[in-house]
Amino acid sequence: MRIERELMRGAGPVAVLSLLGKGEMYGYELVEALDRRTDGVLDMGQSTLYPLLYNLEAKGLIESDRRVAENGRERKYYRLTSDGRTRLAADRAQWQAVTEAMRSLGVIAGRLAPAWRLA
Amino acid sequence: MRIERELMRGAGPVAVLSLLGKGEMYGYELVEALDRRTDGVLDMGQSTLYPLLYNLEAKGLIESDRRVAENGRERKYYRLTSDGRTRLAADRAQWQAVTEAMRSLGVIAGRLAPAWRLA
DNA sequence: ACGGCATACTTTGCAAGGCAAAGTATGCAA
DNA sequence: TTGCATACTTTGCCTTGCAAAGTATGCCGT
Repeated sequence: MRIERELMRGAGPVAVLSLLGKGEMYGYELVEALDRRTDGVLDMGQSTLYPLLYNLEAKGLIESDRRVAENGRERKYYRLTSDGRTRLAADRAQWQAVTEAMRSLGVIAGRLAPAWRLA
Repeated sequence: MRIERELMRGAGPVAVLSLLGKGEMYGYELVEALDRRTDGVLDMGQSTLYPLLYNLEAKGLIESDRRVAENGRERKYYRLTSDGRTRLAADRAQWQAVTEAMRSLGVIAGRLAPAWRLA
């Protein structure tokens, strides 16, 4: 199930930052990883992902490095900056909070996470 | 913790539909209820909520009814339409999906919801 | 050699919607 | 009558998703 536009706005950036938090990746790779690892939920096209990357880079949250990969092709590898890690942590807290909010409104299922899980 | 703009886009409409799913409410009441019931996470101002309501009504998901309340003031009460209930169910599924996606990316904490909880 | 396909990145233009700010109207209490 | 809480409305800016179209290149089959 692919999510709609407005939900992608909140989910896209943090999803990208989260993947980059585990190591550098290039754009095309991110498009596929997001789709595959979320069962198609975050299936954003190239025209959504690339501008998103340019935006994150302009904000100084990620940085890039163009180089030729093992397969002979040029790729632009992205990785988190220090600000990016800070932002990722903040975004995670936001998502934790909004998830709790959605649960308390009955939008999503599941019991409330105990307070000790949220430290 | 108040969530940021882009996250509100995905959370606002479904939160309102969800509250209205339990009975009619008026705008001012919704502003306070959203803030209070989510610990300030969905603290949207009037200038966010009212246009949101007009939008949902224009789409036929809610309908309104202006009348004088017990306190002597005029209020505009909103309730879900049939289309609104359908949409609420769809939005819940979207949120369930995006929550799973965020969990699988490690953005939010908690164990995966067992399949039998998602029926 | 060359056509087709997958890989990889870029740009344009439109549509949607959050929200600060400012405004309108009214009931009630000091 | 002044002030505050209640209740709703509107304007304008800004950000961003994304369809569509385009560019460039390596590899494989014939």
